[in-house]
Amino acid sequence: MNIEPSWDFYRSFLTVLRQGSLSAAARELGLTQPTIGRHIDALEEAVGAELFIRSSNGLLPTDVALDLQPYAEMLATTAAALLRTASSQRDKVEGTVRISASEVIGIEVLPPIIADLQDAYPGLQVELSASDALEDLMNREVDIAVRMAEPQQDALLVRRIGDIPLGFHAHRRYLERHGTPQTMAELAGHRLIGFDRQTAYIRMMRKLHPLADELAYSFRTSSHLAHYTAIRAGIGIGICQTGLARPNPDLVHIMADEFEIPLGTWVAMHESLKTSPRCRVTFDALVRGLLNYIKSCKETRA
Amino acid sequence: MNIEPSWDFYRSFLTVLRQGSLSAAARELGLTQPTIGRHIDALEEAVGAELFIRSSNGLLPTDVALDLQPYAEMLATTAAALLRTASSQRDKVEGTVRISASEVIGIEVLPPIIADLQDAYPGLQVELSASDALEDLMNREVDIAVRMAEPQQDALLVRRIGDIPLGFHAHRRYLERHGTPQTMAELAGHRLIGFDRQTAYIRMMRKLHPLADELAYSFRTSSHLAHYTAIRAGIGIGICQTGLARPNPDLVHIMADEFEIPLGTWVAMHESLKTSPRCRVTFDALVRGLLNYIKSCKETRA
DNA sequence: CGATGTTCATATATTTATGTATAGCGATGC
DNA sequence: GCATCGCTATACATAAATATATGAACATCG
Repeated sequence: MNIEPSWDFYRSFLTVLRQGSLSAAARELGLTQPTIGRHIDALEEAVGAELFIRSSNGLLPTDVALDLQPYAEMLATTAAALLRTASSQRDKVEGTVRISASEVIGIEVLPPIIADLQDAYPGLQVELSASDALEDLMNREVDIAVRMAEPQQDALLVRRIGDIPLGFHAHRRYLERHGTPQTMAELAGHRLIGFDRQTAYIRMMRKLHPLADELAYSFRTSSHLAHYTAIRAGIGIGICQTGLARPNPDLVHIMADEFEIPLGTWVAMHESLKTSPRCRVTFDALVRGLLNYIKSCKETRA
Repeated sequence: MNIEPSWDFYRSFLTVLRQGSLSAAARELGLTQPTIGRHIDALEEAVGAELFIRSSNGLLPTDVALDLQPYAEMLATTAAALLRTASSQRDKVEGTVRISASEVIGIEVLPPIIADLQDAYPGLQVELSASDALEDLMNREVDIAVRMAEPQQDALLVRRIGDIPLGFHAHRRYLERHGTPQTMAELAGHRLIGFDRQTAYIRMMRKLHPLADELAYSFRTSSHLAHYTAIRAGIGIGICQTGLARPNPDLVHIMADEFEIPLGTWVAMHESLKTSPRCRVTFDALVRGLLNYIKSCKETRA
């Protein structure tokens, strides 16, 4: 550890970790395989530890390398955040905004909101991370997050949107064959779609409706999105956001009056970004769009 | 923003920000002024914004550059953390550990503890950040922190040490001239040493002893350390850790029975570091050393 | 079992980045 | 008011990092 290694070595290191080979990393970075190889050699030399076991079909990371991966990942996200901030004009709505949202929200709800936003601001680029793994606002992995739980940290600008209503739904085709249950008890004989993991959301459901606990599920998935598409495919009865089902005439909201789960929704961003026009504008558009969405959930179908 | 700039540019950028000139940054990094200048040029080109206003006596950062500084700082701390982790042997107690503690603890209490630790492990390097600004354990600005408030975040390995007792102290010389107060009320006529900023610690003191609020202070400082040295210099009566005063025969603990503030103390480190022998060993040594210190605080003087 | 497509390692050529030397500018001090 | 000292900017020579080309090892597939 004589002299600090080039920070570019860390980038090469991370890329090799992710790609699994020097060649693939080289393609990714627009460099060549010997170059990446030399970077890894130099880094190993600098830290005095072996980082990869070379083989003729790739590089296998050592334990040391795996220990270092989180740091390298953070370097990458920070560098990306820096670049994002830098290359956006200060007083114009331009540049890239990274948004994080759950799969369902990100895929089914946000696109039209983002489309409107980009109509208004053609220079605005949006990166959407639609995943249920929550990304860190403090470290700026994302600029803005739509969350289903209230963000606790200070230094965040948080806006509560309200509750997205969830309810039992099924495809018209399914109901024509199996009948439409009118009470929770009648659900017992039906093909039910369930979740295969315990999430906060499921625990809440059990709390609200203890009966749900005893139901037998014939299809389970950990993905809320797959859950929704399973309903749409007529597999059985499941729970989804009423606002998703409403525009689709084939989807029927079951026991609309007896059963509803409210899904609290927040939009959050780092306070320091509120002076950034592109973030400010996107934040506001998300708030407005999601408020409209919740409003539309509660309208009775035309 | 065609191609991602070299990460080394960020390092040069940060160093210029910190040093205020290309030449100074070059000296810092072991490069030359034209090289750093080219890095800045290239970075400005890449992000499409002016980062510095050049003048013949240095570089003045633009607002854009100042916005980017926190990101660059984080890159630097992360790179340092990576290197620290990498260059320590996995199964040996070697390499560098970064510790954060308050000024008083870091300067007056920890050194003997660290001395013992390094006697036991000669290969262990310690970096001590003795500052009342709290550094982030999550982002590994430091590996281990001694805190006066309970760390809240998950993913931290936290050990409560107990309460460090604080009390009124004065130099024997002062008391010989001005007399020794026996009650809180008698403090009124004395030269008192106070704090010039509101801290959680002071608010707590007020809560415990409302009288303290009405006292007139003749010397104020925001630094706890300066507060302590002011007592030692005989400026007047002030509050400090009883354990600091006890070994010094010239310092007298006043109203030992009437007045005591307990200062809760915790040692914390990131959970992922508990597999690192050097961190583990240092953590344990700090816990042990601080427990001894608290014990010594409570012993009556020989 | 040989052909093909991977991979990494090595030697050589080329490009790129860096260092050196110097000039110009502005502030400070005698 | 001139000398000095710091800084940046530029031109040029050099050193360093890179790409290219190739060979050897291993897996996959017909």
